[in-house]
Amino acid sequence: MKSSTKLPIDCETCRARTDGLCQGCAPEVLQAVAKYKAGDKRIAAGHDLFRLGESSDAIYNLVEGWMFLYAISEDGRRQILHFALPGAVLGFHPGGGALTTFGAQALTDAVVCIMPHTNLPLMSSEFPAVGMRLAWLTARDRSLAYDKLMSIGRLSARERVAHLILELYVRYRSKWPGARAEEMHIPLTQEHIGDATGLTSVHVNRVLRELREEGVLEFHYRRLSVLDPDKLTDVASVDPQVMLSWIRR
Amino acid sequence: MKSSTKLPIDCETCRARTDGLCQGCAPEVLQAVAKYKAGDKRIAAGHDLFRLGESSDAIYNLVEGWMFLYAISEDGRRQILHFALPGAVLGFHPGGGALTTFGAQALTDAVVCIMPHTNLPLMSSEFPAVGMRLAWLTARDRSLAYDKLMSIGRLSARERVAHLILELYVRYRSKWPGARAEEMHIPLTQEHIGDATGLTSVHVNRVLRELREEGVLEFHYRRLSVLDPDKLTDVASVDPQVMLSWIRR
DNA sequence: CGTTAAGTTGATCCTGCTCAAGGTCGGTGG
DNA sequence: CCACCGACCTTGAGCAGGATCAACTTAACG
Repeated sequence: MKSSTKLPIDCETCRARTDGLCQGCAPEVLQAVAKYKAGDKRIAAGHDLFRLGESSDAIYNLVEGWMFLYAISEDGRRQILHFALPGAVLGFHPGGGALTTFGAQALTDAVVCIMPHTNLPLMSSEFPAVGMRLAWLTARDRSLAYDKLMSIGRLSARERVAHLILELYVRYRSKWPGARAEEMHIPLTQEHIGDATGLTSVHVNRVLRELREEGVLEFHYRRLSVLDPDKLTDVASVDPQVMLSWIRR
Repeated sequence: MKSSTKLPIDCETCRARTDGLCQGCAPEVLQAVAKYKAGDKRIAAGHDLFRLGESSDAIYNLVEGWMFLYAISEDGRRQILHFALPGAVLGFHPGGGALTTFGAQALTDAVVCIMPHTNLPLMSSEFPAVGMRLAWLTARDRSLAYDKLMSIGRLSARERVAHLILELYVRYRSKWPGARAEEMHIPLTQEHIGDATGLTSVHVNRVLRELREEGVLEFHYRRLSVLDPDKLTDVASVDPQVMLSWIRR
């Protein structure tokens, strides 16, 4: 993914952009990250940053690219838990270096900045703002997860798909305000959408056709155009209040 | 709910028990809570601590009783997002005093300890450990939410119900190790279980009958007996790794 | 002992799954 | 430039898991 030139903020310490540990908070946090980071890492599209059951020895700040978190059931069915955009913090698990309970995979080629777990206590005692920043970011992830629970548990297939696309649309536009909505590049297949909404890719396809025929959106080979955002919001039956919480800084 | 006399730890500063801000961390956090708390509040069973769309002016530490977090869709269907046991921190939202995107209701008569939002910045700068503790607690909530996403999105009704009951069973026993499993009091109706698993209460009833006939468990008028924990684990198809993460300190 | 909330069961319906057969796009190598 | 291939998208037919609707039973509580 090409990075936009219209980013509101570009943090040089770890090149993380909006929303990350490096932004939206005291300069203290910038210093902390700069001091305690341990280099960058590249992940090719389709590869895992970490897998279920691995021991986590670091947390990561997503600098470039898209990733997603997922869980796999015993019989091999995948549930996508979260789509991570640049700035996201990944791999912060309860229990320090305990085993992970889900995996993280790159949707596009991606770059993360590495922060060893062992540095966290040092870091947060030297820079107290780090703890609250991390709490805040985690709370927003939790909100998004709660929102998805509501969607998957209680909405129809049509609403769920609209809900997910609206979420991505809103988060994407909040991150790259300069980007043209009509040419939005969302590096997902219909199978990803199915795995994120608890549907099969076949049924996702039917729902997308409906929405296309109604003039709401077009989604074709990883290119999304939202033609009628207002109608999409209606279909998704999302509270505007909730929508705002997706992009709160 | 009667409080057990066999609690491993009973924090006197705000009477919060295992898992809360007051436990499992530096004495610093205890001091912080003691200094910045602003009294207790009682909530009667069935009443809300806060509702969707209200502005949140405080976070709460659940001291006594059971609560649950829930969202309501436009057409009035409810999704239960999380069951909170004593020690839980409630109402910590991204965006400081922003409007809440879900509600919190008491399942039993409950007591919370109030921590005004305005005190948080002070508190975390005076007691740096508070931030990391909050981040940690929030991360565990997020893990539970991810786990439920997997369950609701990809498992059958039978598995989902087993999954939820297993979660409650494990968390309950970890909190009150002295309690007899056979007489476990879970203050839920079948409708609560349905709302938490994305099913109707009618279908929950059928699943529970199946599980009863198979000798796995009995659930009748808010009294749960897990007769065969191992079989329940099988039915729920839960990774043991994931199960451990529910009760990590 | 009466009232009410919650649990139980059956009949029927419908949303979304499964299985299966093409069709389309985009990249690769000759 | 074009033929080929693999990943992805598209569509149809039939099926099934869980929803819905409705009637009735049981437990809890004042």
